[in-house]
Amino acid sequence: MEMELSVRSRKILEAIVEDYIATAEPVGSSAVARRHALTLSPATVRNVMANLEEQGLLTSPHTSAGRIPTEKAYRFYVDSLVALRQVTRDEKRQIISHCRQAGAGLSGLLKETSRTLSQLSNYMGIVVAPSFTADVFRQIEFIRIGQRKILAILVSSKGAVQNRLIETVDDYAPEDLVRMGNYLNDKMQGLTITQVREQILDEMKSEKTQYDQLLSRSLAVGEQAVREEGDEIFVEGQARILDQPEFSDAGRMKEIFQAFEQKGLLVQLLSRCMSAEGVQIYIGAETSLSQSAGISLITSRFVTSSNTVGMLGVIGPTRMGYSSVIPIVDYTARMVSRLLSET
Amino acid sequence: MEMELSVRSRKILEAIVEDYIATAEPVGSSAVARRHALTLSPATVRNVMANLEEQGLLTSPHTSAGRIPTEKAYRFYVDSLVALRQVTRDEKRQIISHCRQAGAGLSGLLKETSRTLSQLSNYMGIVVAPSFTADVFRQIEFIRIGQRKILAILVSSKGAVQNRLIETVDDYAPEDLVRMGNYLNDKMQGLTITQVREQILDEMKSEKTQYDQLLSRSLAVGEQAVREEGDEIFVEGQARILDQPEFSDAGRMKEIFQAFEQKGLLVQLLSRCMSAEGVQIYIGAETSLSQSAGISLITSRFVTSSNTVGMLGVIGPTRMGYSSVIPIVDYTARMVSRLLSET
DNA sequence: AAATAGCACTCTTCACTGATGAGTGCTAAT
DNA sequence: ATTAGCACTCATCAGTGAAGAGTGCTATTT
Repeated sequence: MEMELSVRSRKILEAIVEDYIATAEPVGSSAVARRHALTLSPATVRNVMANLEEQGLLTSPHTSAGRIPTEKAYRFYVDSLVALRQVTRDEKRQIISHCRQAGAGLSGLLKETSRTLSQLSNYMGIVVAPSFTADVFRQIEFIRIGQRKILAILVSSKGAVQNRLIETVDDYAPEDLVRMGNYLNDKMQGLTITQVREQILDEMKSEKTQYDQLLSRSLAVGEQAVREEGDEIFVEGQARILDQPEFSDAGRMKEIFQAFEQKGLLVQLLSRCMSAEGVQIYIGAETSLSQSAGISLITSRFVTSSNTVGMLGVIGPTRMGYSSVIPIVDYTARMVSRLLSET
Repeated sequence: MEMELSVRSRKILEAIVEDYIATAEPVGSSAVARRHALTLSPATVRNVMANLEEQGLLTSPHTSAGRIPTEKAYRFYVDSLVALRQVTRDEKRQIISHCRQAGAGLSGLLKETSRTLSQLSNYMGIVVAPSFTADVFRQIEFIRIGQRKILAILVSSKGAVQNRLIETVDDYAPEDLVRMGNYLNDKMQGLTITQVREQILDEMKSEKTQYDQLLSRSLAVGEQAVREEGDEIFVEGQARILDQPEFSDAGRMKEIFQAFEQKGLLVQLLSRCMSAEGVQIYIGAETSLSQSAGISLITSRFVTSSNTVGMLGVIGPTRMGYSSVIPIVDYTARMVSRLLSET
């Protein structure tokens, strides 16, 4: 995208975007002229604004209103204009103290993190847990719950726990289950959970397995226990979206909430960004969320010592305080990464 | 509450409540007269309505509008007027099939149930998991996650799993942890989790424990693992609240969502109702939720084979379809109870 | 040639108006 | 006891006109 803008145009665009972010109201030429000691008359600003509109960076809701940045403008703004704020000492303190106070293992930490993100940004905080399957296998345990019902508990080396109810064809005695567990625990030590799964599938095919009943059963049940499953996701602060004036309309609000209710959508959205490092920003249509609604997403990934990655970030209106939210997301991702690596 | 109402008054009140539930608009005298072949003139109805208003059962938003039922009227309606609908075959089918398809143990079932409730009622579904602590202890497992960090996994006989991260003073070797686990598993077989906790606390005080280091350590760690914790709660269909015309105002909507965001409030509300059997109904202020907002709650409790109880129900506007929601909640609670008892 | 002042023009917002109609409460007639 | 009739109240709606914000164009200044 070629953007041949004079320094002056850029300054004016920046002023408009920031004004609009601050006030949520169309920005007029005189407001821009007054601001930022530009020493330009409203008339001049008007000319420039007309240009910017031609380039698709601004629109006006109607003739006699000011102008509003388009998504393209936000994109340009975050790419080349925004002056990122420093994370304040107080914000750092909050992030850290929240991390520390979280109990209940990995889930607790992530939930608390998403709450922190929401509080600091005043938008919606979101965290996708690192995919379990890339974690190193630590232990598996089978417990008989009822007739032909087994509870499988799978623990990763990071302390993430997953439990799954398995219905089996035969009924197993508790002793069988212990032996099955021991077998798998011995055999799979040190592998990642994905590898465990692969190995199990491999062995199930192998010939000698066919004749060892205990073995083949262990594998069959184990396979079910390590089967891939949807990622865990933590969303906090949905109500804050309602603070935004652009969503005060009931219709749009509903649209947004319905979109968020299937968390599946969010997961999908976020996992697309897993590969890239650093803070990523999706503006409006780029999120491919909820067709029309002007929603933006700022995320960064975090890593664990076992090299699994998760995503965290903030969802808000396109008209979002990018200059402060971006650093917050960045810093939080770093802190979480550090915490999860120090094991 | 003395309610000396003539048959005719009751019929008219019923008509008004049902009309208002259906339309969400103030009901006028002629609308009532037309309805239900009452063969009464609007004028007569007006007289009756004036009476009902004096008794605090109706109000009018302004002189020239129809009348609206008060909370007192809803109360009276559900207590003595409402004609409960049968649960339709189709609804039953939905409830049952949802229950069956749920995977992932207890949590899965309850989550699915809350979704079903929301779908069938078109309001918000809510389920509070049976308190873990009244369940029978089945097994405990300690796993070393890092330096002085232990993951405790606690399984109840119903297959509910709770895991907790414990930070200890000393560092334990894996073998120690296994032995500690075995000790507790032996000792506490057959007790409920509450009893386990009591027993641990007891033993910690006893003299001979003081001299057995392994023992005292097992107890100390075990105690942390079985410590009481907040109940699990499942809420689904929040977006449906937005369908209700009375919440189309952005302010009220926000109020409600904020109230719901601290799930703690909901849990507190629901656990108050645990003791009573059958369907319970809380109307408006009776919910003590969110000061002003006209919200009602219909719940019933369900029981498991181990006699622990949970709550499930529906939250909606006071202007709720009581006649159909009450039977749905009732039926769902019975079904869930049955499913959880057949182990 | 770039910047600006001036001005006509557009379009929203707001307050006010009067007409409409739904619904009531009272009184008098059935 | 019921109801018809009627005056009255009040929200809602469409229309009006003034105010104000902001624009685009043009002529002027620098």
